[in-house]
Amino acid sequence: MTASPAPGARARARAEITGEILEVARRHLATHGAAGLSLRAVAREIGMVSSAVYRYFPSRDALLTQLIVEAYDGVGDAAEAAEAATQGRPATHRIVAVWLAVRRWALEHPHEYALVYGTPVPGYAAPTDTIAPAERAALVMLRILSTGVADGSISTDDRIETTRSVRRDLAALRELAPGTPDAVLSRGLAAWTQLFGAISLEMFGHFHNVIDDGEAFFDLQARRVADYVARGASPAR
Amino acid sequence: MTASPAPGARARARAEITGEILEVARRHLATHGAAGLSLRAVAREIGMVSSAVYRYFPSRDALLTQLIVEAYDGVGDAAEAAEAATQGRPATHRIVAVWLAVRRWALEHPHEYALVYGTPVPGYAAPTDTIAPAERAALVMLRILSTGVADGSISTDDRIETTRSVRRDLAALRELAPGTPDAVLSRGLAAWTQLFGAISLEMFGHFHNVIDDGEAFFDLQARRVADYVARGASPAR
DNA sequence: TGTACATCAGTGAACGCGCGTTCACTGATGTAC
DNA sequence: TGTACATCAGTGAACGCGCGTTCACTGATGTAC
Repeated sequence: MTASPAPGARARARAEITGEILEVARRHLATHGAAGLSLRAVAREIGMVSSAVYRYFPSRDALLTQLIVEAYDGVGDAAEAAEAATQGRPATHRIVAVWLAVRRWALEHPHEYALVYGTPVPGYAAPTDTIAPAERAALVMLRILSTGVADGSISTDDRIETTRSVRRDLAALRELAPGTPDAVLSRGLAAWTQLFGAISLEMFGHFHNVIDDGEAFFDLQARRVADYVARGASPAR
Repeated sequence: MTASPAPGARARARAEITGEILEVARRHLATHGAAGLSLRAVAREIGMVSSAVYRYFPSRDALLTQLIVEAYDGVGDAAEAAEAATQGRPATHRIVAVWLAVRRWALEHPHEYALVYGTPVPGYAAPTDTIAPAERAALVMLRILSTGVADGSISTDDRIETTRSVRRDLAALRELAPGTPDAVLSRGLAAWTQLFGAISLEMFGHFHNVIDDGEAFFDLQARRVADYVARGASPAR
């Protein structure tokens, strides 16, 4: 007595196979990089004929887009988890937590990291679907700045001198981080750029024979940058 | 009266064609990215049959290696020129100069930047020939730290707490930057990682709709990071 | 409950493309005597 | 100065490979009456 398939059995089968394709694609990405991701190879591994994949994804780029969205969601999840776990703590602590979380995610998903923060895939134009996921991690940083200013764990003594254009850019960012002065946004962005610089240099091999203990070095840098964000540079002598 | 070719005419012809291959390869790199660099396409454009290129480069990877070395030399040249032009000036000034020089080089050579500081080319293993060129720009930074400490334009008040392993890594770096204490090396590395983070985020499109005036923003960040390297973070309240 | 039709997943062949590398060869240029 | 030989650049065909995408098709699964 084989149970007659519930309404939507086809839909469920479809979701399952879509998932399988993505899983294999993710693994191929991790093995051969983005440029080496091939619909045919994925189909072969699943035991489908290559044209069958087109029932699930309209093109190779669409599959790639899905992987990119997943990668951004991965960093976003990691950063948001660190944010949630440190609710109420001082900003320095939270910044360190986010740094470590993002780095850990990157180490665990090197090719997904490279996919989104490395060299753009040649010939691939990111559709708008990737925008929202791409912003998640950065929003975490902005929220931490905002609450840090509010609870006094970030100093607002500092002032910056810059052009009107940059002040306008920072003002737009302030929409997402209410109450955060330009100088704090500037320091936050410094920390943000340093984070991705540190991860990229490490992951792309530029610390070979320079930094042996990447873990401890990153830890040090995280604490130092968090201090800097919270307190600013020493005043000129 | 066609002049009989001087001894070495063959060698000169060889050098010339080698140069032509590299030139076309460089342009292809700039158009199609590293993954899209093809011996056949280069040969086609020069008007040679593809197998002829093998008289000049033993493999595609060898050609790629040459381009990588050239890219590193490009950044190295830019950094060293900034270093030379600011001899005797305070460290803050010099750090800003190096930052701007490296960024300018990156903007002018986006694909060469991506080639060496972006996602590693899949399947390519860097031979030892690339090590020395790769180090040139970093050595500039270390020398600036060292002379900055010597001439007093970098504060050495700061101390850092870290593991023995990191102290060992920093001690090894100090061989190249005599007299530079751990805290200064740590700040210098922070600036270094931030530099590549800032360039990569900008060049790989992560500042779209966030930073409109990349030039002015980078300028601001360069000045701020230089201050930080010279003076350290404010002491805890 | 049973039948007729529509939907849809998956097949297999094909199109047209590009790639790196090898190999036996031709013919011009250099070198040694 | 002239000749014989070695060196070397470049040719053209071939090997074996992989790719994305299209298309007419089969056959199973769902839906409407």
